[in-house]
Amino acid sequence: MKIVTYNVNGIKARLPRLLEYFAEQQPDVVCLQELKCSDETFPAAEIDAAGYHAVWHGQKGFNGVAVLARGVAPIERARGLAGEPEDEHSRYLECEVGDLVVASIYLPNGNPQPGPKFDYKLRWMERLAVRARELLAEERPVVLAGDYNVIPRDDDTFSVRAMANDALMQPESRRAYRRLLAQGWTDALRWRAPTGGVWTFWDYQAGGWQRDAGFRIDHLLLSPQAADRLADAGVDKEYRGREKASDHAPTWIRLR
DNA sequence: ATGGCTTAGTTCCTAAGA
Repeated sequence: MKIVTYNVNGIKARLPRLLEYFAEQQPDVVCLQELKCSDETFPAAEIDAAGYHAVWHGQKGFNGVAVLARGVAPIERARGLAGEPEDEHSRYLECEVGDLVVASIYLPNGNPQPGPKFDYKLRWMERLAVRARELLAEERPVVLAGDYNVIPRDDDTFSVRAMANDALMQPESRRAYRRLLAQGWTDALRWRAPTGGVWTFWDYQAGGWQRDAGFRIDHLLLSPQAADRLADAGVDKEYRGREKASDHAPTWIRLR
């Protein structure tokens, strides 16, 4: 089965591209980020007509995550992370899909850093780590898929120098990501390609796509029980080059 | 040192993204 994470950067603007992707790739499970729509305006009817059932956690203007499945309805387990009741950002949605637990994650960007947005990012990563540990304790196949807004290593960016002061690759961001992995999660793309540049994002600005100036920030983290079933992983890079593309490309795994 | 693009809402500018 193919499980995809895709930051669509506005589901309304991206809907034709998304439906095209469904028709061509027929993914089984899809985690979306940056819906940028309210719960009321999520295009459920169009997605349903394409054969997908969805659970979504929207927010007007920005953020927003969803879990979609082909021919089966995801069952919601949690929306939002514990630990900060005043946090109203729609960034976490956890569902049951068949025998899998799947979470769609939109981790805060954290720029500019230092500052309150960066502090929020680090707190959010701590809260995610708490939830991730609980999930591991269930000892079942779990996939934490999303836009983590973390460049984990120097070979995950086209230019260390260009990104040196960015929140995405500060030592604190990387340390929090490493701590998460150290709980026992497998970074599926790194498992498939242990070294070298694999990008999932290319900036709209300064000809990022044309120059192949990208970085790897969309990740699928697998519990040991899911990693046992990992068959392949990759990026559907071609979709970044199409008309009206998102600045992220669909990033995927195949599980046996 | 800054902006470059793109999306969406407060819409003919601003905020946010990364």
